Amino acid sequence: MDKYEKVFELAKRRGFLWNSFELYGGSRGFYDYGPLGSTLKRRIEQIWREFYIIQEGFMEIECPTIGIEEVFIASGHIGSFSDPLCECMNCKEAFRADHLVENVINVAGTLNAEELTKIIKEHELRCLECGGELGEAYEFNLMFKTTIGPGTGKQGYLRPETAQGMFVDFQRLSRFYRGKLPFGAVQIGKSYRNEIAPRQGIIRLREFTQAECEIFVDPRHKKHPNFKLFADKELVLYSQEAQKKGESFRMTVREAVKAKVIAHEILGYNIALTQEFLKKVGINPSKLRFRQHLKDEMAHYAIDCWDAEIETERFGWVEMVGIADRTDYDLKAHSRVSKTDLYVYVEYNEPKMINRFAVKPNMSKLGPVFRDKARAVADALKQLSEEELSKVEIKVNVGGEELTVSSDMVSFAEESVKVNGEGFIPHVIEPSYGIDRIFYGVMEHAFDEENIAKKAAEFGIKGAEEIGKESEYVKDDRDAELEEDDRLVMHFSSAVSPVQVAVLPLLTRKELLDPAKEIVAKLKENALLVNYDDSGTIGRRYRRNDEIGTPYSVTVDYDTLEDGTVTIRDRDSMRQVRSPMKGIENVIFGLIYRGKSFEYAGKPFNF
RNA sequence: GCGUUGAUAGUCUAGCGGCUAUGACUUGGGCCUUCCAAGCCCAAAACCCGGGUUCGAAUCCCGGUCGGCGCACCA
Repeated sequence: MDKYEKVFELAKRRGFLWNSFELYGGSRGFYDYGPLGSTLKRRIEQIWREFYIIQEGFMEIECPTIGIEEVFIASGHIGSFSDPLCECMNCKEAFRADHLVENVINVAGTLNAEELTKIIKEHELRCLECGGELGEAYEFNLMFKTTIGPGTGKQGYLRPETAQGMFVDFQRLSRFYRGKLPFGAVQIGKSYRNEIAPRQGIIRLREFTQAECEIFVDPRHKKHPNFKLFADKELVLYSQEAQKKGESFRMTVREAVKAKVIAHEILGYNIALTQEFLKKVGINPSKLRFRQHLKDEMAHYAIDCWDAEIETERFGWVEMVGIADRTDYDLKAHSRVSKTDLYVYVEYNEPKMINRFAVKPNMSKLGPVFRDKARAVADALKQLSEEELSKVEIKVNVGGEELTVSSDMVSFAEESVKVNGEGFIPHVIEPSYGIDRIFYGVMEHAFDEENIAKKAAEFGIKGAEEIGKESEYVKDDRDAELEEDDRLVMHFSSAVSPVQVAVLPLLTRKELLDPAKEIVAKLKENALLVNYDDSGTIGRRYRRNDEIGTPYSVTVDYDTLEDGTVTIRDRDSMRQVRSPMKGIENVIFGLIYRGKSFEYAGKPFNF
């Protein structure tokens, strides 16, 4: 069993992840988050909100997961989110049809399926594998189609990313933020892609959760006011240059921006922010790097793009987050399709006087003469030069027809006007997180198998020699079997662990159950996620809680009845302290949220 | 989508044409005055789906579904 299998086995068994529709045999590319998985995922998302909404100040919006056709025409998903495929009629191998005709014609990428089929037939192209005859080319679009409303309805698509919602709402957002750059919005939600062959469990899903942030910035200076907050943070960078050598390097954000490794401060700031987030939710920093997109991999409109990648045992380096400078591409695209200007007006420090040539058609004279063409004539006049307008009979071309306008129908002059500012199409910086992948990364990086005796000795736990005594067994690396003295443990950060504290009466006796239940109630009042467990022996219950990553366990025993203290056990070290039952909820709260040290939570009990 | 390989309780697993399906762990109930899968008693729980061959199929054959791997795909 490799680590992926072990993590998945535990995830399934303990209620983190289940295959969807299992009762009916399942369906690829879909997973259910079980009770603990759902909680863990929500806590990861909640930390994301703390970073982007509370700290960065980019408010959350919620748009429909179904989009209408226009949105995806503008975004380019209808045109380019599909690939023309072409299958061999003999061996059934599928090829990219545009790649097949590339050698024959050099604009292959712009052709549609019909045209591609024609070219394949004309040039008698054959299957690259077996030389068989090729079938017709067809478009395979990765978007799920649906129909809005009854009957033929309106064509709709499940969104392939949440980003478009923020672009489509740009004007509203701009007004909400009173037109002042930079501003941004975020969305956490489901997106859908009809993948041809989803693989790798939760890494590539057909329905997945994204957390995306669109930051609209001034295109002229990409400085970040809080840059110094992260400037000295060190990043592991795998730049385009580094990828040629196959070796990443360490550099501070400041140096990277200065050396132009990272395009500018805003991008640098956001890369560092991503690193802080991933560390916070429990990604191992030594298995994290930022890889720059290669020139041919980057979207043509992007200035610079970095992926946060984490190292996993089975899949190697996997992309978790993409952080891109998308320039004004998206807003321009929506502007074009919607025929609406999407810009932000930026006021100058001082108004500028600008000389310009102004043409003023006299509509009250043009109207009666040109009737319904008057508007077009006026527009045409505005395009003319001073010289042309100076003639007695002015010629304009309207819809291919040459018309004559007499000079009294239009006036023109050089004039000086005061300009207070101008409109800019903001550039967009987009950090885009794949929450499901991060979820898996957190699971894998938290997962560990430990030998209890060794662990106990390491932390100086009393009686440690007893624990390991019975098995003379020496574990070697080749032996992957879990032995009696081993435990599975999820080292979740207490910021994300789906259960924060377990309450365990040592024995199932009423006199111990009552105080235990009292403690449960007090912990719940403090909004802590509590797991009460009185089933089986104490050791078994510790194991169960280790497996779901519960950071602390409170145990009630007969001393509790004598002196009013309980034990608190720390998951990672297995150390225990005794602490008064009164106020225990504050002690636990302090351990989890205030970074209080475990050693000071009470009197050492077993170390 | 092609090829390849697999599928037995919650998990791991035995099975190779005679099954009333093996074992372990787990799980649930109870006992237990003391802390790291301890012990005792009791209980629950499985042959992926559909066809075929056969007196008889978990087992053989075909198709499907799901998982792994390779190729292709992955804005």
